[in-house]
Amino acid sequence: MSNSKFRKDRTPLYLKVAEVLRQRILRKVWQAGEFLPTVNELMEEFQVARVTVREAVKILESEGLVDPRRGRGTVVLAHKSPTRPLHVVTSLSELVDVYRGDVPDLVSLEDRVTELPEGVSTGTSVGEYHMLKRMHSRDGQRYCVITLYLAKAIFDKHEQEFRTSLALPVLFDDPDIDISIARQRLLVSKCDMETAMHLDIPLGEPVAEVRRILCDSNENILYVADVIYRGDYIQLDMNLLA
Amino acid sequence: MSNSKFRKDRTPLYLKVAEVLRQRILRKVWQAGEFLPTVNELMEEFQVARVTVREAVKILESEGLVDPRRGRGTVVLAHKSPTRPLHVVTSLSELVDVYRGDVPDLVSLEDRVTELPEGVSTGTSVGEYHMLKRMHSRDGQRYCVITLYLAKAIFDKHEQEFRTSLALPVLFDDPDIDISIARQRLLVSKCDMETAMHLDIPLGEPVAEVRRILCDSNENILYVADVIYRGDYIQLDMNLLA
DNA sequence: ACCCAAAGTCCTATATATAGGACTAATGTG
DNA sequence: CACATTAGTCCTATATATAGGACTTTGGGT
Repeated sequence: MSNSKFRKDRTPLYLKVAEVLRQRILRKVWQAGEFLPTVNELMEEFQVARVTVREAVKILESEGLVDPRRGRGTVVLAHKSPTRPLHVVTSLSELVDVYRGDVPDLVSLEDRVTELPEGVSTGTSVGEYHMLKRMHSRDGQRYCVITLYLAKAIFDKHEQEFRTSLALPVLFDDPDIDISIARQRLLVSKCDMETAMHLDIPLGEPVAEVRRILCDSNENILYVADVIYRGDYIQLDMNLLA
Repeated sequence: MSNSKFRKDRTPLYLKVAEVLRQRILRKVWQAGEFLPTVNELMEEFQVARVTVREAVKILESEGLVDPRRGRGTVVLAHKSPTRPLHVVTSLSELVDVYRGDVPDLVSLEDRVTELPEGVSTGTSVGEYHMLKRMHSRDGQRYCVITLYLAKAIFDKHEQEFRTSLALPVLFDDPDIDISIARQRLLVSKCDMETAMHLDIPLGEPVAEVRRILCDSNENILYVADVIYRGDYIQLDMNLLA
């Protein structure tokens, strides 16, 4: 393996060695109880100094992934397999069902009247929207930051519910609300500074940016949601023959 | 803005300042021709030293995003808006159409007979598969690494075509091939070392890992594709009412 | 007990990251 | 031209990253 690229950017080498080893551990290249290659072998593989390898191993140790044992080697510890508990679904009724079964903790970040954000490419603005920005978590794990824009008339009608629970089931259960257009877009990107702080993840970490737009039969925009999910918390399963 | 989190991990500060500023520029917080905050203002905002800010600006300059002018300030340059030219679609016929219209450059990385990889959770293995691993690029831009597993009998039937063009149209056009199950999963993750080198992107960069599985009516697995796309090259649009 | 393997420690050394501060050079504007 | 603003340069200083090498300590196995 040529390591010329490995050395090219300015991220410290020990952070990169740690990342490579972490991915291998999480992908089960080594089972719990097995030993990492020795420090000398890793020095050879990555073409780095002993201190660089040891610094990387120290990071993995602090994450509970390995236990270095003098005279023996560095043993891989059992760790929780990464699960991606949240399924991003691809139909509105499924989405509402998922949301019904989801009772995350909500922390309000912002709550005010505003206009739609730029770049909403489907439908027609009704002018004023109520914006709710919140962070969701489950079992103490923060997993997304969501910014909702609800047409003001709709928000006013169910104000209390929108404030205390997830928006989509509320919307879906209102018989006066007719949804004719429902689109969703997913982008893969790097976490921005503000969201990183809310989610307690590093700047630049992989996230999924999801935008959802719901319109009525006159193409009036009723609801826009901009959600930033931790990339490692979600998966997206699709039936290509549906 | 509290910067306690900003300082917390061991990535060099100037790399992080550069990332924050880069995102702002790409998200059009400043238009081309506008000025970044002064060095003093950035020092204040991020609570870092002058040299740290200047190092960050130097990186952005090397990327052609800014032009620092002594006595004036640092002007934001026009830059190509990020486009995400590749749409990951959610139906098989669309997928085949996209692939028909796509004539990327293919670089063969691996080409051999093997078994299916672990973790294929749909369908039944037919035993032997021909594995083709390739890198795709367009206009000199590498955008994905794909690992195909084709049932050996099918591969042998269209060996030449599979070697020189995209697999799905070939598969779809064979009247003897009956596809009854077609599933796709998308995960957001960090780029691994090997793929990073193929795609010429940094280790840990956001990527989309896509697995596609096609089975016949007996649930025999005909085709598995593991694709790793650069996160910034793709988007996924869904009609939630389809 | 002895031997071997492997992590841990220590040493010297250079390069890079970060800081605070002062001074210089370049660019507009009035 | 004078003045104000802003990036660029230089200085001193500390902290961190990286390197190569040698020696010590620890844990198993025989």
